[in-house]
Amino acid sequence: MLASRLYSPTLREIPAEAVVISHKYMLKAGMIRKIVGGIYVYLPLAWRTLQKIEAIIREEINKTGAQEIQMPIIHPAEIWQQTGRWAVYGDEMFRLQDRHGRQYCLAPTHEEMITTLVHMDTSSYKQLPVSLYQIQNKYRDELRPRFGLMRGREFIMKDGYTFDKDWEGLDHQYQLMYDAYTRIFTRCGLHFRPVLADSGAIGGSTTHEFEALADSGEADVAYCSHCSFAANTEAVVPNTLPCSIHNEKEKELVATPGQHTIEMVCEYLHAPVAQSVKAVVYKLDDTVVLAMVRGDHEVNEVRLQNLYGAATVGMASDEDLARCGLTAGYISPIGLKRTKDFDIVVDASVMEMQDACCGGNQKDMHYIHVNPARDFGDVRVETIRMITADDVCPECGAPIVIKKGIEVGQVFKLGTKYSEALGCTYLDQNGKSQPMVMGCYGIGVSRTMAAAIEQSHDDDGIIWPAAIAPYEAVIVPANNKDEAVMAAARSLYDSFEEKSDEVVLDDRNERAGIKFKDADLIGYPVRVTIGKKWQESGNVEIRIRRTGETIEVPLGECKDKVMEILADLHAKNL
RNA sequence: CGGGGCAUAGCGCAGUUUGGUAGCGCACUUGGUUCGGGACCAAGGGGUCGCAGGUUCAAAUCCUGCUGCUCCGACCA
Repeated sequence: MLASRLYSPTLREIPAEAVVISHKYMLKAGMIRKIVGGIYVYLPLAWRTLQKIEAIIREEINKTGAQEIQMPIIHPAEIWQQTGRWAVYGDEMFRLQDRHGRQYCLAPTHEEMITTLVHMDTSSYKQLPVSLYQIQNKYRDELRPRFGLMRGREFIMKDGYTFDKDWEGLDHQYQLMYDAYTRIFTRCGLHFRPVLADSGAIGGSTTHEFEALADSGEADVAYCSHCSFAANTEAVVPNTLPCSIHNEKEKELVATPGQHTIEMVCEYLHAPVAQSVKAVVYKLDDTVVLAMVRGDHEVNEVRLQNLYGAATVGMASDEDLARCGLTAGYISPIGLKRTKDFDIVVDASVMEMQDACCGGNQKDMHYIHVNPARDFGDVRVETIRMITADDVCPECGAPIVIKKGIEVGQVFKLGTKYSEALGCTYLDQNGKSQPMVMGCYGIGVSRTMAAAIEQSHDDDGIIWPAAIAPYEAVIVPANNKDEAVMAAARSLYDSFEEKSDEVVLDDRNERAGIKFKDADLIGYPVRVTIGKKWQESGNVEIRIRRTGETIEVPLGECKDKVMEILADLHAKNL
């Protein structure tokens, strides 16, 4: 490719709207342009990278036995109504009508469509498993599109679905996909962790998210400093917080006038926050739920929602509190009774505590010397808190580290939720009708590109992993007016034959400085400069973008050296 | 949905307080000099000042109402 023909309008100044680095550099390097909020054009450089990511995905997913298809983006409302998600998806779904007034949506995901499809042509256990996937645009009318490609309203996704006759089959497919995803993100040069996640309101059981670790991520990832354990902080893990305190005193009601926040109470009682129990009152559909966690912990609302199978989660109103006899600021389970529309759920770590303080269930009073296991009475005990940096690894006991992650993929055991709703059944060996057991597997392709930039850049621009760089090398003649330099650059460019589609010749009639700046910004892994050094010594300069290392070689050896460097970068997934 | 901010040339911005011929830098075009880390000189092209009303002799500027964008938060396979 000749740089003079490359449609990548680079900018000197970054549009003010961009805040994260991937967005800034993709705009500046002429990779993307915004049309409206959350909707972008992919220009040639971005499109090449996306196609490289897709090629890696296809190669690895095909190895699992899955086959690629292409489903419609416009879906009829009926199939979404059958699963109830026409209503559940709400404003996040782009909806439209045809000229007859029939309702459609732009697909945010394809469970309904694929299940309808497989139902058409699959009826026997002999045909299972079925594993299909596609790569296409998805549409979600996000409340707040932001961060460029990281959260758009139109984005590229690879979505795959498996159908098995039983859970054992699903477990096998799931593992195949998990392994394939691990290979895909490794090959894309990402630093990532597969993390245990909460299955969310969608139903199903096991799920892992693939999180690219980056400060600009929106998810909190907790992972072990020693072993491979990693989880979304919303995931449910066994309680590992030990209690070193032993208390034999009976609980005692003490006056705490005006002390209605955890911090105030602990200060007043000279107790550490971790020795207090915090009450948070939620309204889950029609049930008021009193959630108790340690004073320094946070309630995991996703977990709470799943525990109660609730469609909505909100804080309880003042009326709700009054009706259930709760005094805001002084709440504890002591003396309260669970009813059909009022429940008490206590985090497992709270039940381990001894000599704690908690609300007195009357204004200006708190209990001290409380042993929840002894004093709380009839309560539901569950893990309902977020994982914290104080936790230790549930598998090896080493300290937990919490970092931000960008969710680039997710694998999910769906079960029979969609197959049952849409009648996607098969006949088993006994001629009995059974719902198929489904799994779904997604990769945010455009987000993966953005994540790669978030993880790999410097002040000058993008540092692409070689496997997904738009082009792998650029040849820069330092002076276009010098015919000998230009001829040498052209002959080097022509020598790349089998790699010719991966090399750019910067033949633009620009000064060397501009070419260097653009090369760093666009992030070609390797740059070759032919200029005065070559004229003086016959050597050209090879520079490796990632390390800044420069090597001088005779022009005749340059191509082989570049190929060697690229092969090395590819081999190391750099 | 709550709370801020913004809307003037492709990009970045000034001008709005105090109404009076629409500006600057970059980018773009032409000519010349320069040529290994975003050069310089000269001459150019490009804007119904987000939209719709209103006030006024006169509105980018004042008033009203919209719309869009954006940031923080809430939300989120």
